[in-house]
Amino acid sequence: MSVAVKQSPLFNDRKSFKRSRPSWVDDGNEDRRQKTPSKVTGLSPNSHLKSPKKARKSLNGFTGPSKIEDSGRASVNVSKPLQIQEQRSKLPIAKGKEALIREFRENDVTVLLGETGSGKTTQVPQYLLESGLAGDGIIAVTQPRKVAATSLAARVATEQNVNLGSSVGYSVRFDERFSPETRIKYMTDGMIVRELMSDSLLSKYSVVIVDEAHERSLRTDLLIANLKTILRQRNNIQDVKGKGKVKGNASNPLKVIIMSATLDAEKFGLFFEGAKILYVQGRQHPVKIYHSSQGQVDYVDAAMRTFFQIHTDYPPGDVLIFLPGQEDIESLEKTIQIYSNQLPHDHMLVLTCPMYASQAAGQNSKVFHPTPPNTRKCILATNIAETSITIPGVKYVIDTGKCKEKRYLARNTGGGFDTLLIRDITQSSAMQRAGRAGREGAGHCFRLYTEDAFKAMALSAEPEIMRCSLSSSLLQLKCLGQDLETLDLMDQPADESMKSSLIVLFLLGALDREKEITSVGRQMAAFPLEPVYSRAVIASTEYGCTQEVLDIVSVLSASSKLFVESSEQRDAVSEARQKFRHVCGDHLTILNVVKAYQEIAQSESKSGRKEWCRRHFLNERALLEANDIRDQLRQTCQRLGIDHRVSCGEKDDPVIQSLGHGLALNMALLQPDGFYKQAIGQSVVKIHPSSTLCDKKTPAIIYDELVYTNQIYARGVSKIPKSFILTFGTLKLQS
DNA sequence: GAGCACTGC
Repeated sequence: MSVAVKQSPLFNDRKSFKRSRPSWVDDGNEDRRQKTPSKVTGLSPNSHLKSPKKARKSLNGFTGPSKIEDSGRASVNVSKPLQIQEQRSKLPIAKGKEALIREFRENDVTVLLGETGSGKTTQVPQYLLESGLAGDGIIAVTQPRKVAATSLAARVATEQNVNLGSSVGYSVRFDERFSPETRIKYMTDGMIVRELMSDSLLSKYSVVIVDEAHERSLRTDLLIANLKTILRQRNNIQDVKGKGKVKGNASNPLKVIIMSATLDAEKFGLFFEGAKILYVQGRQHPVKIYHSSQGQVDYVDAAMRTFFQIHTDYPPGDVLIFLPGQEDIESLEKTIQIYSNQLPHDHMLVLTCPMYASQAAGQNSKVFHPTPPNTRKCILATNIAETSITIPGVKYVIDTGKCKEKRYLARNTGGGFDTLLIRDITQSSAMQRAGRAGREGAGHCFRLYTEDAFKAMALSAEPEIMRCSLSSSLLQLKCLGQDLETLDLMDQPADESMKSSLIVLFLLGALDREKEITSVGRQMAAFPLEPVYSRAVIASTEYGCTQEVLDIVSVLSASSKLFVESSEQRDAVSEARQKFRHVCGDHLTILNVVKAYQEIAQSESKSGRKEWCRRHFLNERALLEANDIRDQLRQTCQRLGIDHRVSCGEKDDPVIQSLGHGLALNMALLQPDGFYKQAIGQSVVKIHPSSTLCDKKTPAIIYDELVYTNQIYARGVSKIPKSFILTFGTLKLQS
């Protein structure tokens, strides 16, 4: 979207600005919760939640999950254990400690609703440990994100006055600190789902606490489904006619605590039939919420006008604007800069800070520096500022009510690709955004949508399991002898989506005609990779290029992008890229980068490597992460008896052939009009402009993924011989 | 000519 810069600057005429700015309705929705813990009732009496209304009332305003802050107060001086214990006892949850322990003792499953700052994530595991409720087992606390798991563990170790890794530890990918004496273990949900594959009853855990359950990540959902089954088995629960559930004696019972911060906690309660629902109040400063009196057609323009309204009419304090993506952020940053330069000279200055994930690391850190005197910081952020990063000093939030969402369109519905489109946020997301204004003191949140629009929003986001490709999870489940169709999930994915993943796994050779897992499938599941890439690794053993394929797939599965983008130095970037460019396309270009980096790493110091990356516009974080992934993949190879050192030297064909086995469904042929048509499937696609093969008119290609934004783009593209498509054409006939 | 956010023994 482009924002037309208005010819007549708004600020030459204050009146016209006033007229043009959105008008606000004060909904009287100021959050009146106390911020002092003294008045907080830690736990509501007789705390069975009778209706969702009650929760809604208490939760009115903003709350939300917040990982690191929940643990909280990391900035507080933690050097003296006595002070720590005092802080612990002052947390809102502390008042309800005894009641909580009683409830945990009496119930197998508890759903604990807690607001930001209640301290539930750090305190509940300690209560369980200190009260002896965990027996001899380990208390697992799962988190959707790695940073949350590690920083929470560090905080709790400090509170327990023990070394991290002793009685309190953590386990996330590539990083773990725990020992045989570890009793409280913070871990990512992906990690515990992986553990299911070797211990399907999770028998070493006596309590599993699922934190941030409302986020409904794919792995959280799979974990919750498995926990329900495990509970029946370990707690010896049986259905007896007329009596309902009857508990027998159990030698190693399990307790499950679901922690959530949303409005729809009842769903968890219903899923775990008869689970007790408890509510803990949080600690958050009041945030006054304003809704616009009418809908805003152009949210970027409305955000701009609202920012200047705050800037001219409200006391100092930084402004955080939530926008859906980089494009809007860049355009709004430009207009704000243009207009702020036209402000009267005695007016406060404006410092704009764009923030989004793909931005170079140094650029993002600008927002954490203290705001200079006589300046108002204006942070323009994507959803990254909603959960992942907390920015200090924010007093005003402008919420456009929009975000981008990735959604998988099943292959058999004419899709087989992801869409990345702008859509309305949810109520819980809106509250989370508003809450960002009240972290350090009272704040204001300006919503660029009406109160009716807010009420019309979905309560919370659709679970990820409904929106993403399921092939990876289905393969994992098949290893456990389970199936998506029979697993008791909170929300069942669409039939098309499950069928689509079955087809993909069948065509990759991971499942047979009876939908049973094959030996290749088992090998694939052992790799922490997307099925398409684990298939390529296995194929590489036939073509003698395992080393090269591992180099490539580790970069492809790293979370950060390899190539740094910089719109200002476009020419320098493309010149630096040229050095690594390979005629076959993006996969071998990546291999060139990896090889070059390895060579540099031999001779250069740490700072030398860093400088080399900077000079070539490469993201070293991606390369370092890829190194970790490659080490892990090599270990997996060793376990499976695959020699990871086998190399094809300078030859290109074996690498492309191996990748082709994994990307067999991702092939396309050039059409006369310059577009590509899928070899298997109906979609007409275009090569993404970031690809080295863009505009190269390559007759036949394989690609890593398709993403629909303005049109369907193929990303991560390599040239293949046309004959290759014929080989896989026969595959198509078989199906 | 274009890039929401996470994550994996």
